[in-house]
Amino acid sequence: MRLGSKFFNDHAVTVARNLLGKILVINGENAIINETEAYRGYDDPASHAFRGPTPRSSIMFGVPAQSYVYMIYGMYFCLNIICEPEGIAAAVLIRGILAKTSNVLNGPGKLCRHFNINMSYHALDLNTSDVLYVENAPSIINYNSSSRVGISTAKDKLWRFYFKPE
DNA sequence: CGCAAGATTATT
DNA sequence: ATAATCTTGCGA
Repeated sequence: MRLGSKFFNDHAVTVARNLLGKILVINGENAIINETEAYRGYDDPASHAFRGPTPRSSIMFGVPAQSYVYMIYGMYFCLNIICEPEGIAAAVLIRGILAKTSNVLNGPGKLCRHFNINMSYHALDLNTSDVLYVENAPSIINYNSSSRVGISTAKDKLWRFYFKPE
């Protein structure tokens, strides 16, 4: 079963946790999501949407279950999924996956390089897109949380979630 | 309009 | 620890 607006119309932190173990499908290739981070709006200084809607961040205020792709450091793309109702800025960054065909892809830049994700994957509707969506799967109970990666503020927020290595 | 900083990664 | 590399968004 495909996960759509109902699944993503929830608190970003909740969605980030729930996404662990779910199946990310890109161009027919399946991968298990094993690392995510939540980003929100005015209460989250590390978020692109912290200072309100801008040309880049406005999609975070849009309807849930859309993809949000952006380029970072001039060389890497990051894949996010919009959460929470329209008007509330929130998204989940897909940081790591277990690709069945290849190996482990830990890190949003590596992930996007593997799937050849570019700006044409931006603002897709996961309810209806054929190239990018998420399939339901059993939720992961054994996870850890920690501070997010690559940010300089809001390090007190433990909004990064990943499989507990055991 | 110019400039510093950035949700990263590979290399030294 | 730092370069690679370019878009974004703030300040002027």
